[in-house]
Formats: sequence, structure tokens, C-alpha cells
Amino acid sequence: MTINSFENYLMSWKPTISDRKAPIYTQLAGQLAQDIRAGILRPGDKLPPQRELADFLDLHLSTITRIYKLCEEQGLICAKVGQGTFVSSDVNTSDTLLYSHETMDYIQLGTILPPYNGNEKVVNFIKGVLTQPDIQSFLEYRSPSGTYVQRKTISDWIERIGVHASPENVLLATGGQNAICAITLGLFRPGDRIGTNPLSFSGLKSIAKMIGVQLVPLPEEDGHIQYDNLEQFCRSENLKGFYFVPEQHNPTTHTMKLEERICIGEVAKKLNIIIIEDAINRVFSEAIYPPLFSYAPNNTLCIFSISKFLCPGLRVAYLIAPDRYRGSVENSLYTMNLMVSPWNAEIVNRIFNSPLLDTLIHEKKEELIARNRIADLYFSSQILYGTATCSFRWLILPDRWESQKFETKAKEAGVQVFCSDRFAIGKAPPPKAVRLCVSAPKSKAELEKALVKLKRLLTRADRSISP
Amino acid sequence: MTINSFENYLMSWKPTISDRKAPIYTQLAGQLAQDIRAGILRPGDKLPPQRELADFLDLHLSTITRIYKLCEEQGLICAKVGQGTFVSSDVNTSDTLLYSHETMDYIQLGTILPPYNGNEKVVNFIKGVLTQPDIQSFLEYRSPSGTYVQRKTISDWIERIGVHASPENVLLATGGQNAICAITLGLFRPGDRIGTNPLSFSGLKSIAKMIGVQLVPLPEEDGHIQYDNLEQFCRSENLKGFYFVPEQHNPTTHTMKLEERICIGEVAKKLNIIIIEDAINRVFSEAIYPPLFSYAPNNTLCIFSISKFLCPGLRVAYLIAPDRYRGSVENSLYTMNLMVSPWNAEIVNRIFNSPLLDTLIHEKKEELIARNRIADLYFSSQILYGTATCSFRWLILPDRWESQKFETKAKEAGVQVFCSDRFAIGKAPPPKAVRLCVSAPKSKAELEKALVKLKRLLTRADRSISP
DNA sequence: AAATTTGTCTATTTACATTTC
DNA sequence: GGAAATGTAAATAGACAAATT
Repeated sequence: MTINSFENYLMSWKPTISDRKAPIYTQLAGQLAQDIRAGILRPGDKLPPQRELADFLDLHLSTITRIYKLCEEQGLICAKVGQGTFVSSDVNTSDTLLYSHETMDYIQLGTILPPYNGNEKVVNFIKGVLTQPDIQSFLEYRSPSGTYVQRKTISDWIERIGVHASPENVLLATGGQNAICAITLGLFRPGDRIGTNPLSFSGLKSIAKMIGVQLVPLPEEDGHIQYDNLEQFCRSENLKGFYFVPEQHNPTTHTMKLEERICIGEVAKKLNIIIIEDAINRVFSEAIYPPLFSYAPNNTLCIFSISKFLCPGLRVAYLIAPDRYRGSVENSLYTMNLMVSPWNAEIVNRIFNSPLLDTLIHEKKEELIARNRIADLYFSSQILYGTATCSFRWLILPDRWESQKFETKAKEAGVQVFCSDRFAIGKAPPPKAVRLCVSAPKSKAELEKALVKLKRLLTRADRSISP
Repeated sequence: MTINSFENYLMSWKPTISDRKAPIYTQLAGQLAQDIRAGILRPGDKLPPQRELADFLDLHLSTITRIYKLCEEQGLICAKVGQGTFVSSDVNTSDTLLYSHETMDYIQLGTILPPYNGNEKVVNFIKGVLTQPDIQSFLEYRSPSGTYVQRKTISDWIERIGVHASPENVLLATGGQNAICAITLGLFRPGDRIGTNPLSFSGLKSIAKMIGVQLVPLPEEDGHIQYDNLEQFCRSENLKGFYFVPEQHNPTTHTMKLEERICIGEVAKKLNIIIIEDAINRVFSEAIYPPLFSYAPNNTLCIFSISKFLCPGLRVAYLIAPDRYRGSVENSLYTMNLMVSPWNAEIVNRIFNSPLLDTLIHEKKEELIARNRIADLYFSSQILYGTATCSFRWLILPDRWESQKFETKAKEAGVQVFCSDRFAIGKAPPPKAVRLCVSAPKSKAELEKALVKLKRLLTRADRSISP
């Protein structure tokens, strides 16, 4: 059978079937993955329609479907009915923002690190805890879901920020990432689809990739979910879940409007969509709107990590799970962790019952405000999203910059920032922007040093690079 | 189309296709799962051959394959070419051995808890650590793989127990369960097959079920892997991994023979099988044989949890990963945990560099020896597998007992034990036996109280139950 | 040792749903 | 607003391989 007639065929990808033993579909999926990773196919490129490729290779349509599906599960491509299949826009970035080296020769503005002031106070507090009677029992095996007292502490405390839950619905995880992973493993299957913002938390991306769950970018305008046709969209995209950071969204810093929350809650209830609400920034944010949880309490799993407002080193996060999902998530948490360190859980519990907690929150908040004031000063002439208590900001780059290029150049200048591509979901080309974490540098002085360098980079470019 | 002609057909399972909208295969898979859970199909029951069921339902063979495959991934049934498909023998047990209640009205001999003596010493040690300069930096975000010093400590220390690895190959996990889960998520895909003993660690079973990986019982004789035809077996079963506890296997307490280790290493290397070596009991065991890691260092991921010999509450385990797997496992650990608590990791690191470690190991070992002496005393006339330093024992029941029945009766008498069914892999009926954890009760007196009750149960049965 | 039983797996058929133009 | 383009997914076909008898 000759395929010579296709030689002049206009096709963006022309794989070849070698005569090896391997099944055609694994072989070609591997070839596709390789060609994407090698840069032969670039982010945003359109692949041949399934039927055309089937014709060209003399295979059946559904065999091509399978090849594409395999690569889609790895997050390499994304398909849209009626439009075609495209290379994902984030294929050239790593979504594990590894805390690379212990000793860094650049200023860290990339990774989100909370302000570290107050940690000596935590150390002193722990000294006190150690003198308490029976404390050594927390070094033993304890219930994976923590003690009743620990759960009660949390269910009481989160009232303050608008979440009404009983102690029975509080679960423990070893941090926010762990909580998201447990929810995904417990409530979703490979191939399930979760909707989120077109730019979203990179940790979610790595979880989705690992488990084979697909992330779908929700229609958005100016950082806000378009809620007028959301129901129709979710229905046609067959979404089973949502992931949201309603306050100070990572990386764009947007906080959800009231109507947005209401609509998302309604749609979730109507279509029975599971909402993963990451309340990571709720404690600091100026938000006055109720959490998503309050609009769809039976559909929402609400995650509170203590990393940002208390300290990251103890690895404790809380998870509010509605009754119908509690069993499954409890099970996946158990299967992944056996249990959260009861020792750390108890230390955190005691901090929650002490005035230290508010002191820590207050101090860190002040530090954030001071740092953001500095950032505002330096980038007064740029668009710099984010409010006074954000730990990171979203810097819109002048049109002539490519985000990745800027990240590279910034690093050469001694500053680590993360470009928009790293947060991209799906095929839409990410905007020209970078994320700056103002609380990551050791001191305000370091932050200023970094900002000076970035500013200089932007300005120099304005002069030397011609469009 | 009438199927009346099949009315007298001899078939162990006769599902019905309702006219609902759901696809036939999900519908029937659900029905099968439900019938198994409801007890209509019992452990060990043979299902109709795929072709017969296809005939009966007027569907194609491969549709039935799909139905069976779905249930097999959930661990409900297991299929063997040439033999047929059978209901798994553990479908009536839960494999999440949850640490149910804070207050128990029975003596715990089920869950494996290490001896808790020595925990006050750990508390005191931590007090000392807290006074060290710069200790608060371990409350911050740190490298997910720990500091170089921490990794060096471990790579040096494990030399003692026969594992030669460089610091670069040491990874951190939040406990042994977390390590196994990370390896499975990082190196296996749903549908992949992992071979292990026909009775194996229940934590592995829950991981396999959650991820959709299949556990395959290896041919075994008297607790030892039959190594003469192992290669052929692995080839035909298409195994991608092994899971072993080479010392004091859970639950049968067997320690691998030398030839067994050599053979497993050889087969793994030849067929490129990934070995998960759970060295959980290596520190206590009297074993003199090298670890599996030393026979196939490029194929073996070796896990050291500190839970049993130091304390469980800090949630730290170490993982030795060969170069070619390090990246993937590091990635899945990052995706699941972000990082292990650097605070706990540092405490443990300092204990490893102090004489306290050996004190703790010594004390716990002595406690185990003392408790096992008691157990031997009570069950001198029974078969009770396990040596002096095992934290659990494997009690073979008189033939007239069903394991599950014994577990139930023991609980009624106030003692929690775990029956063999809970550890069963595949379809083979588990032997009549239960696992007793001698180190779980609070004291030796409690242990004796429990043993008295179990002994009475066995003896009473000898008199009152007629075969 | 050959025929039979039984499960596995890749590839195909076909109906369907959404989006675009 | 209807036709064309494009992806989705359930069910089928058929060759293959292992285990049993």
C-alpha cells in the first residue's frame, strides 16, 4: 500500500510507523510526545485532525483518537471538538517549582515563601509545649484524623472566616498540596475533568499530570470566571470538578466577586460538580465575601493550610469535607500518609488555642503590607496586580517581552521570577506576565535589590530592544 | 431477541441489563461489584467464562472483558488465563486498618504498634534540639529532599545494615506508607502488575486499589517464594514490579533465605522488574543476609521507616532510589507532599547522630524479646510463627476455625486480632491463621490478659465445637 | 502432544455531540 | 440555521497466548 500520494499533503505532523513489534498506538503516542518535547512541535501548534491523520497513515480514526488521548493524559496536548487538537502552551516549562539549591546565587522571587518573621516565637512556644504532661503520647500512633479536640479547635476557628462545619468534617493533611492530592486521588479517576482558571496553581498541574486527571481552562474575562454561560460550558465539557483559589488567586492575584461565587455554587449544585476550594490566602486577604463552601456546602472541600500564616515547616493543613465525600477522602489520606504527624498536629492545635496565633498573623500581615508598598513604589508605571496583603504580585510585561525570555534574563541578572507559561492550562497562549513573590527574599533590603534589577531590565529593554 | 433458551443455563452469575441510559459495561460492572459486596457472590466463587456470559447476554466477548477488567482494577475479582475469573478472597475485609477509636474497650493486638518505651527520652532530646542556634530555620520551606547533611547521615548509617548508597540517592518520605505510595505513583501506571507474597502488607493493598495497580500473588511454598520457575512466572504474568518485606514478612513473619534473595535479584535484573524493598523490620531482625538492594541495586527502591525503632509520631522515612528512578520518585514525592517536615527531619537527623538512637533500639528490642517470651509460653502447643524480635506473630488456627470467625469471637472476648483474609492477595483461600501484635498492648500485663483470653477461646472451642 | 478452554489486547465499526462557518 | 468539521466513546472483530485436559 503506497502512501506516496500524501507526500505533498499539508500536515503539521507526519509520523512514521516503524516496523517494530510495539503496537502502533503506543509507538505513535511516544513519537508524538518525543516530537513535542524536542520542540519539533511548538506550544500552540495545531495537530492534524484525527481523520486526516488516519487517512494519511491508513489507520482507523479511533486509533488516532487513542494516540491523542494518551498524550492528552500526560498534559502534552489538548483537544476541543470542532476546533482541533493543539500542543499545550506549558510543555516547555516544569511545574515542579523545586526549591533547587540550598545555597542560591540569586534572589528568590519565584517560589512563594511566606514571611518568616515570628518563627523564633514558634520555637519558644514549642519549648513550652514540651513541658506539658503526657506530651510524649503524641509521638505514638494516633488516629489519622486527629483527636476530637484538635478537630473541634479548627471547626470553631474557621467560623471566624465564614466556614460552618462540625468537628466530624475536619480532616488532617500534611499541607495544602497533600490535601489537594488526597482529594484528587479519592474522588477522581484518570480521565476525569477538572475546570480551573486558564492560569492556575502549578502544584495542581503536577497532581493532575501524575494522576492522569485533565485540567480544563474555564472561560474567563479579566481574571474573573464568565458566569453567564458557565453551566452550559461545564455540561458540554463534562466537568466533574472545580479548583479555585477564591482569594488572591495564584498567580493572577484576583479575588472572586460575589456574583461569581454565587454562580459557581449554583452550577456546582445543579451539575453535582465537586469544588476544591483552596483557602490558602483567606486569612490574609481583605475579602469580605463568604467562601465558596457557604454557597455549596455539600459540594465543596475546603482546604486551610497553616503554611502561609503560621509556618510551613510543621506540614499541617486542614480539610473540611462534606459528609458524602468524607469517607473517600479520609481513605485516600490514610492510604497516602497513614497519618499526619500527631506531634506536629498537637503543636499546631495548641498554637491555635493561644494568643500567639493572632500575633503571628498580625506580624506577617504587616510585613506583607510593608513589602508590597515597596513593590508599588518601584513599579508605579507598570501594571502590577495584587493588593497590600498578597504575598506575590503579577507583573504585566511590556508587549515586546516574551515571558520566558524575561524569566531567563532576570535570572541572568540574579533574580528568580516565574513566567506565565508555568501556570498555563490548556492551549491558549499565556499573557506576557511574570509572578513576583514579595515575601520570598530574606529581607526588605534584598527585595529592593531584586526589584531594582528587574526595573533596570525592563527599562534597558525599552531602550535597546527594538520591536 | 429472546434469551429464554438460557433459562436453565448453568451460570454462577446472571446479570440483567436494565434499559437505563448508562452504558452497558459500566452498568454491569456496577452490578457485579454490588453483587460481590452484597455477598451474593462469595470469595473464591468462579464467574462465568467471558465467552459464555457474552453468549448469554448477547454481547461481544470483549465487552465482557471490559466489565471484568473494571472490577479487577478495584481488586474485587482476579482472572487467570486457562482457569477463569474468580472473586477475590479478601472482598469481605477492609484493608484500611483504621486506628478506630481513641478510647477502646478491647485490647489491641491487631494493628502493629511498636513498643512505646523510650518516647520520654525523645521528648527530652527534642528539648535539647530546641536550644540550638538557627533551629527555627527548619520551620521554613526547605529542600524537599532534605539537607545534604541529613542525607549523608542516612547513607552512612545504612552501611551498617548492608546498603551502600550515596547521599544523592537518599529521599525523604512522610513514613513508610507514604514512600510506597510515592513509588507506586511515580513508577507505575493503572493496570500495571506488581508481584508479592500471597499474604502481604495490607497498606500495599489499599495503595494498589486506590491507584488501580494490580497485585499478583507469587508462587510460594511454606512462606518462601518458589524461585525455580520464578522467571517464567514473571514473564507470563507480565510483572513490572515486586514488593517484598525480606525480614519478618508481614504478616507471616518469614525472613527470606539467601538463595531466595539471589534469585529474586537475578530475575529482577533480567526482566527489568522494579523491586520495592520494605526494610521496615531490618533493624530489629536477626537477619544476616544482605538486603535485596545489594543483589539488584539498579532495580531496587529500599525503604527505611523510623516508625518502628525510633518513634512513629514524627512521620519520617528514608528511601534509597537508584539513579534511573530517582527523578520520577522525587517528583511524585514532591507532588504528594511538597516536602517532609524539615523540622521533624532535622530532629530525626540529630537523633541519628546521637547515642540516643542505639539506646532506643536496644530498649525496644529488649521489650520485644520479653513480650515474645510471654507469647511463646502461652502458645507452646500451637504453631506460632515469628522469632524473638518480631513485633507481631502469626498464629495458625486449629482446622475447625475460620479466621474471620476467630477474629469476631476474639473481639467479643475483648481482644482485637486480624485474620488472614485481610492480607490475602488474589483468589487463593487464605490459611486459617491470625496475626497478633505483641508490642501493641500498653504493657506486658495487658498482653498476658489478652493472650489468656485467646488461649481460652482456642481451648473452649476444642471442647465445645464439634468438627 | 494436540485440542480445548479461557483471558488479553490492539484495532475497527458506528453512532453521537459539539463547534465552526 | 443548516452543513461541515472535528473530537468522543461504547461496542465489536479478530488474532494471540497461556493454561488445562
